[in-house]
Amino acid sequence: MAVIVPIALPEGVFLAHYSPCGLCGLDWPRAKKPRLADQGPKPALPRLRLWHHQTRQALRRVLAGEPAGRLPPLDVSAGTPFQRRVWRQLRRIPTGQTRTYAWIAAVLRQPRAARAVGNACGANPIPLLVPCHRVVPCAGGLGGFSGPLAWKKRLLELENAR
DNA sequence: CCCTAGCGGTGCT
DNA sequence: AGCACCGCTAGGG
Repeated sequence: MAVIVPIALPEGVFLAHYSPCGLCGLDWPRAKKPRLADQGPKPALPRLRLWHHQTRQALRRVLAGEPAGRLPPLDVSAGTPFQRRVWRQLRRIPTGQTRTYAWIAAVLRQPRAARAVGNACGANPIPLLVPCHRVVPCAGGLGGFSGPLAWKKRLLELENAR
């Protein structure tokens, strides 16, 4: 239930999904799982154009290793309460920094839920702009990724992440 | 390095 | 209600 708009960049064609409430999804180029085609209620055209402009600019900046800047409204209504709490914390991780799954869990006052945090990161429908790539295992290494793992590595290198 | 046990959210049945 | 699946972690070889 959204309208799907492509974003063509040198890295490939990303697909942005918009509901009447905002950006609700971002697909990687050549994403394996095609979401449902656009149907259902759509945002009015003027705001869609504004939102999409903001999405494209933010995406370009993140892909350059810079802070995303202004984002369109994000529609995370498809997420569970726990997932939304995790995603909110992801948005607080500055460019160039990382957090561990356990750190996120501790901030949420559920210190034993590190694994569940990993699940929630994997369910993030808006990668790059909701920076799930900045979450890593406390033992070191990259951890997992829902998109291509090479992207996680590349993004962290771009941001000179510690 | 490996293995194992414990963990909590989620989705399926 | 049960159960298997995980982007995890801590502890022990």
